[in-house]
Amino acid sequence: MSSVREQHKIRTRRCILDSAVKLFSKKGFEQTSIEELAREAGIGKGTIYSYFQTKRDIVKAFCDDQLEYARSELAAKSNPDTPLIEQLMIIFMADFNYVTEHKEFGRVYLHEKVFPKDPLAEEDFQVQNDYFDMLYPIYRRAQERGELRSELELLHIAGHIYAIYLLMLSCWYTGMIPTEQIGEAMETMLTQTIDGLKPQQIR
Amino acid sequence: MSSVREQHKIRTRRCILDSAVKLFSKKGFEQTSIEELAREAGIGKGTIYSYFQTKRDIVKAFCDDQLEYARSELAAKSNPDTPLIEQLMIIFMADFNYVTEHKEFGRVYLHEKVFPKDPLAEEDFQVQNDYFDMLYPIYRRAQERGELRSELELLHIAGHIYAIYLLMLSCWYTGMIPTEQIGEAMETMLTQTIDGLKPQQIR
DNA sequence: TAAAAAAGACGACCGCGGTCGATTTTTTCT
DNA sequence: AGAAAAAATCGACCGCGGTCGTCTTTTTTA
Repeated sequence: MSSVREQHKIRTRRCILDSAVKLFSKKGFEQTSIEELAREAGIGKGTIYSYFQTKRDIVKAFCDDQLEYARSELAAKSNPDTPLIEQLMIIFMADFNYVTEHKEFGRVYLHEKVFPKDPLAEEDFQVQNDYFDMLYPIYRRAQERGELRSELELLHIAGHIYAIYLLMLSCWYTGMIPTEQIGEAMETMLTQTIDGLKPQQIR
Repeated sequence: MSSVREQHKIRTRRCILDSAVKLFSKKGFEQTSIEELAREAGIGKGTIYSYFQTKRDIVKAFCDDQLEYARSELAAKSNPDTPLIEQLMIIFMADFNYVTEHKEFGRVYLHEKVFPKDPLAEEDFQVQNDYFDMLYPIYRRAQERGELRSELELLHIAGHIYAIYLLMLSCWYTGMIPTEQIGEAMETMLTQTIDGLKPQQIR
């Protein structure tokens, strides 16, 4: 078993990602050159391209990792029996806080994932599916509790709520809503959304 | 009055945009170099940069123009008293058809407008505001007809529906929903949305 | 209408993302 | 252990987006 090599590769990969986080956060994605990144990581420029296919892929790898980690964290601490709005606020605000702390990463990632140049590959869908897999049980439980109409398809519920989340991100990136007000706006919009998806009743 | 100069500048600008439409559509945005574009337009490379600040700005200028045109077209032919879902489908499917015909333009434009690198400038907001100004009366009428709850703020209604439209665009760009099915999906999601925003009643 | 001033057009040049073949390092084979 | 094979590293190189000083064209001035 080629352990020396494997270990070394893993260390180098981590080192590239760490350097990327440092530099992209400090100077911005476009303003950081690959050569600079290579220098920071203490390797040659070409080497980076044997770990990542493009500059954007560095961001993608980092975000996919983080997203997976965040998912597991949330799955652990979430309580599926609290009101839906509370659960969603915890999940989406966690995501959002992550984005505000890594604005450049989030932006490049969103470009790549939301409006990609080419249709997403199988592997990219997997990340998205995993995300939805986490949310589906939450929505199903909410249906069972009568918080959401049970005749609605989970896919449509998930899509609808995801759309609102995307909108909030966009409002933040465009500067339409400042950071401090995002929580409030998110709650308003999510409440309005859930309200529209719940079973009808006399008010 | 410097008419010769002015006329010439207008002609050149048009020529650049026409060449851009031709080449970006044929070969893609990234795959078309500025030099190539300059050659097609019959001018020097540097000249392009006295008309547009960046390559992306060429796309932005084209799309802003088109959007304004599309808006005026729709305003003329839309009937504010037909059911809301019908009006929205006409508006959003017109937009969507435009995007499918100019995929590259739409993609770059969306990157720029939805998740921009820097907060949008005053001028960019204007385009967005104009768009909303077109929609507000439609929603207000729908409220008056009792199709939407009258206690909801127009901004929230507009945002909510816009979010769904963005989602549909994303689903198309990611390849999650093929072109032929977008109409159906859009109608499903918009119906679900409007349904949630209408006054409560016994079913 | 000729000279001065202003505006525009231009392409050599710069730094960057990404490629590729040469070189070094590690593993496998005998 | 030594040779052959495989894998990883590297930086010179390429084409591109974007800049800038120079040259050309148009407008203004007298």
